[in-house]
Amino acid sequence: MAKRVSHKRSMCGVARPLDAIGDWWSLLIVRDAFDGLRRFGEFQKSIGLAKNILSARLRNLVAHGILDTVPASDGSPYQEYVLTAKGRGLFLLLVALRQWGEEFFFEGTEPHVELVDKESGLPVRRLELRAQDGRIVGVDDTEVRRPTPAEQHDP
Amino acid sequence: MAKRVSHKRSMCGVARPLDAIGDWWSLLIVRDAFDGLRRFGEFQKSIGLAKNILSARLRNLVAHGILDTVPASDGSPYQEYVLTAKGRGLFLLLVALRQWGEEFFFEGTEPHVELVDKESGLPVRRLELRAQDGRIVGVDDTEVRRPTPAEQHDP
DNA sequence: CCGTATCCATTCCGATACTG
DNA sequence: CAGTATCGGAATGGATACGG
Repeated sequence: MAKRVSHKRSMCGVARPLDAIGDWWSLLIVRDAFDGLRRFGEFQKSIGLAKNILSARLRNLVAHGILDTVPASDGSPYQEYVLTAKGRGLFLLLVALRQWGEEFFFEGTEPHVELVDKESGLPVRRLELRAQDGRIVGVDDTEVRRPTPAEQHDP
Repeated sequence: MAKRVSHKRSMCGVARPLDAIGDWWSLLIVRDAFDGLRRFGEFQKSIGLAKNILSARLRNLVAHGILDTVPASDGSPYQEYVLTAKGRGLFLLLVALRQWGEEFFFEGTEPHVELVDKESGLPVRRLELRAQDGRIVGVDDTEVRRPTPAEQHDP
C-alpha cells in the first residue's frame, strides 16, 4: 500500500494522493460510502472482500482522514464509517472515473448505473473544466507549470 | 493485477475501469504520457520503477487500449507509447485527482505543479458538474439510479 | 538505449478460526 | 454482527543480468 518510494514530497498533485487511494479496493469503499453504506458488514457484502482485508483498508482510509469512525447510529456497540470533508472531496474524482468508465467500458446498449440530478431526475452532464474566463478547456488547451524552473519532473 | 473478482460485468461505471487503471503506477504513467513522455526510458526515469514492472504496466495499458505503440519518431528501432482516444479520455480524471490532491495534500504555502490555461496562462478553475439545466450540482444534489430494481448493488 | 528473464523479499488476499 | 489472528498460496516489486 504505502510504497517504498514515498511520493509524499512530490510536487505533483497527482502523485501524492496515491498513497491514500491508490489501491484497488479503497475507491470502491469510498464509492459505497457515497452510496450511504456505513457498516462493516455492508461494505463486505457489497464489495465481497475478506474481512481482514476490509479491516485493513478501512483503517488505512481512516488514517488518511478520508473516513471517520463514529460510535453508532442504532444501538449497536460498534462503529460506523462516514466520509470526512476530505473524503467527500473525492466526489468529482468518482464522477470522472464513472463517466470515463461508462464511455469506454460499456456497450451503448448495455444497462448501467447512472448518476442523476435529484431535482430533475435527469442524468448529469459531462464534467466540465473551464478557464478563468469561462471557456471550456480540454487537454490541448492546458499545460502543466512547475513552480520553479529547477525541477525536472518529480524527484 | 486483474483480480480474481472480475468487475468486468459490474453495472457500476466506477468498478469496471479499475482493472485497467486501478493500480498504483498506471495513473502515473498516463500522467506522464499527458506530459508528452513517449519513450520507455523517459517513463522509467520519471517514475523510477524497475524496468520489468514498467514493461508489464505498459503492456497492460496497451492491452486495455489506453496506450498504443507506434514505430518510432526519430530513427530508433524501438517503440513509443502514445495515448489513444480512450487514454486521452482520462484527462478529466487526472484533473480531478490533481485538484483533490492539491486541496488536501498540500499546505497552503507549499509550491506545487499547476495546471494552467495556455491562452491566458492562468490556472484553470475547479471542475464543475452540472445538471441538464446548467445548475452546478454537488454530492447532495445527486443520486445513483440503477437500471433495474432487481439488482441489489454490484454482484 | 530498449526490453525481457530470473531471483528473491515483501506484500496481498482469501479462507478459516476465534473473541466479544 | 464486528472485528482480530493466523496461515498459505499467489502476485508484486526491486535488483540484476542478459540479449537486440
